[in-house]
Amino acid sequence: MTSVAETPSPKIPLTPRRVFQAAIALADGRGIGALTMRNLAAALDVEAMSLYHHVANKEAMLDGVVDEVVQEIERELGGFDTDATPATWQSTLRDRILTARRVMLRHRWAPAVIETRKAATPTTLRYMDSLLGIMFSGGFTPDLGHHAMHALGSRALGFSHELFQPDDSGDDESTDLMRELAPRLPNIVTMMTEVAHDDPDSTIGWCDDETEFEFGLDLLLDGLADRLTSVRQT
Amino acid sequence: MTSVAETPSPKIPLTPRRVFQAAIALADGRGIGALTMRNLAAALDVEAMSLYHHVANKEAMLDGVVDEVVQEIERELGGFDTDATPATWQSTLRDRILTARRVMLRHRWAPAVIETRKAATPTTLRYMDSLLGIMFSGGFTPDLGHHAMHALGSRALGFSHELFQPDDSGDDESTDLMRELAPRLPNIVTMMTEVAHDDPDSTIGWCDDETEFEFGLDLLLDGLADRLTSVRQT
DNA sequence: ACCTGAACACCGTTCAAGT
DNA sequence: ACCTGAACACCGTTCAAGT
Repeated sequence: MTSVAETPSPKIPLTPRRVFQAAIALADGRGIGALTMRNLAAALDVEAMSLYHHVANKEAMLDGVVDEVVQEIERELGGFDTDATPATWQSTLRDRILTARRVMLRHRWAPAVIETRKAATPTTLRYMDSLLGIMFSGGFTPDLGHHAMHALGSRALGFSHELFQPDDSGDDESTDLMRELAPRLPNIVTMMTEVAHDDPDSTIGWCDDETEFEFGLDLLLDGLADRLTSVRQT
Repeated sequence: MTSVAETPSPKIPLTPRRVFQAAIALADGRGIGALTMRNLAAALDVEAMSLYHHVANKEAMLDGVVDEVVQEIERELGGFDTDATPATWQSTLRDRILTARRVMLRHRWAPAVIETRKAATPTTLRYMDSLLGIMFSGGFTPDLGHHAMHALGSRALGFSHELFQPDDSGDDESTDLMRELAPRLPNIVTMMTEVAHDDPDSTIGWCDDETEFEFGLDLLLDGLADRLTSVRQT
């Protein structure tokens, strides 16, 4: 009975990090809706109430989960240090944000969770500090860097909230509703027909997320480069 | 007993719109957390289950609430029609979005609710159609209009998600945490000290939301104007 | 057609008790 | 110190019954 062949899980002591990582695995696998304290405990082979010895409550658990995801960005980048120069700040910033986006695409529930957080987590703050550092090495004033962080908003972490949700269901009533509304939406209809025509692979309601994200990001980065020139000439 | 002096509410029949408007009043007054089906029913002097005769479920109720808020934008604008021209598209778009923002400031819970919606509501679609119309009258191609709508994202409705939440509590542990993290956040510290210095009214963590929103909006609109010129020259 | 009461299947969380 | 079982105060929602 003292055999080595037991399930190893009950032996490993619970820690906050193990809780966060199990939560990420649970959300990845079964969706954010399945991330309840009870399900999370079950995934860790433990009773729900045991979790409260390691995290204060569900909100604190979600904060930890977000921090863990941003740590994944940090690992992907090989750390937050850079050697950006006045010549390379824009591409460095761009690459960094697109890397963050790649991590978010692995955890598609993460943006929604981040949007519900009240304060930035420690690693998120260090990530933001690194973005500011890149801007400063590009010659940004503190004031312009401040504006830039606000202007980027959640895009700095690799996502942005779309009003236009690409209705990938495509089926049933949503299409019916759209057809009913279409007569009052002449410009959207024009846009969709033209965009669909330009890109034969596209379906109604379908958009290339990557292209759109990069378009918006470059709009902001080019704009910041322009403001930077104005500041320098003053 | 057939006196006229009774509470009038029970006489008025319940309708979807009355439900939505009561929900908005509830969220305005007691916060979005208090917007439960039970509380909403109580506010309408009715049992919780009566609501289900007028809205399919809570999600449908929230969709209705969002649509009602966007209708408030429409009223504020005196309708969605415009007479924008190639010369005025940018300022027309800007004014329209800042009007939307003013409505959002009256219902500060609304952005968070909108972020949880799966599809745009009918009035939101008509609002977006009107923005596209302004762009087209400014000479946008359907393709550029499409990119522009994605690039604006939720900013089109007057809000954007900030990573930097201005920690207006100012008190207790959050300040302690910040002080502990500060040594690893040299650029944020530099930024905050400088920005605080420039603006004597500012406190650590405080930002002028209006200024920041307009900065980001103008960055995008100027960028779009630039792309528009490129498209024309092709 | 519209409203109701009781009940169901969940939540997050507290508490007193175990080891 | 860490984990547990039972319970509490909520949720959204179903159902059968009322008028």
